Amino acid sequence: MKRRRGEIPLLMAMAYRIMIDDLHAQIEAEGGDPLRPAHGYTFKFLLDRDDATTVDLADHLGITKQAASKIVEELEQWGYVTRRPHPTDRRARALGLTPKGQEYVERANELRGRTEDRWAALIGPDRLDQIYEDLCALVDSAGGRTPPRPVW
Amino acid sequence: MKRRRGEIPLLMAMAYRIMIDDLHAQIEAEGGDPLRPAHGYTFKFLLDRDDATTVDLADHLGITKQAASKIVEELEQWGYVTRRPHPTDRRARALGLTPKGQEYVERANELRGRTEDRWAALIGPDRLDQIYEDLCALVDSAGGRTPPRPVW
DNA sequence: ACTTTATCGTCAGATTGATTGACTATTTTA
DNA sequence: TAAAATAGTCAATCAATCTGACGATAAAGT
Repeated sequence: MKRRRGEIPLLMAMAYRIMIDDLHAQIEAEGGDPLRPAHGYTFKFLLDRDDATTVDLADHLGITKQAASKIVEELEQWGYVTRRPHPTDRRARALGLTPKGQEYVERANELRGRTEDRWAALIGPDRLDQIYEDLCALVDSAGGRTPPRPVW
Repeated sequence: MKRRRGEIPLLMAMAYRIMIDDLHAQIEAEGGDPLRPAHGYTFKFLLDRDDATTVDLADHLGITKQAASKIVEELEQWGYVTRRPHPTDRRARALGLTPKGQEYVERANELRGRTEDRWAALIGPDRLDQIYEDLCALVDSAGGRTPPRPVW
């Protein structure tokens, strides 16, 4: 099975799709709110930063503050995030994850683990270790910073 | 550098983004029409099939015929595809790639090749061969069919 | 201090890519 | 040959974004 030059990016796209479809299938299977891609990245962001504002989130996600505001509004209504007065800036609102939001993050980690396990079962854990290294090399070469919101 | 369970899907998403950003950068750098993701998959589809209709394309892309129709309209205006009377069905229009469309496909192949080369330079061609195999294994496990339009 | 400028968040409107629904002209099926 | 299905279009709608404008507060300049 010889590879032709230029096939990797396409395979990557396919593999990516397979994995996120797998994740989506799992999420849908257990019901819950119709959380969308950006929401996951929002959670991840709020885990790291404390007293982050909507504008911080917008910058991080690479979207406008209006779009970020809408996302936050939804997530607040569904009980995943809170908006409380900002401790030092009376214009701003400090965002935070509710327990429900934190549970979701853990749950998502578990689901990602399962998706990964399926691939590991296919090619073996050693190969997956290698791929991990190689993917890290690629990501590092891009300055470590990858824009969030891979659009899924 | 030990990997934690569940990191692979995220890394995959990042790697995917890095590659398509790289491709986008190349495409933008040389100007041309603002071709969007679905367009590439349209070309790929039209290369394989002859006398394909708009509905065929819609089925392939997994979108409505109206959406497909709009895409085709654009591509026709920009001179990438043609719509001619269908040889056997007078309701339908047979789609085809113009020379310009074929050139684009070749150009895109070259750009994908360059993106791939960059990764190869980073981890070595042998590792890339392995990754190729492993990605193929993943794709095959999904029935070989991966939905087009990875949403980029 | 006080004025100017920048920033946080919201409101309103426009844009884009897609959707559903309805309709005509054909083709296929029964 | 009548009934059902299909190719393509038009129109309206939706969802997720964007741009632009605004009041309130904060930070910077003089």
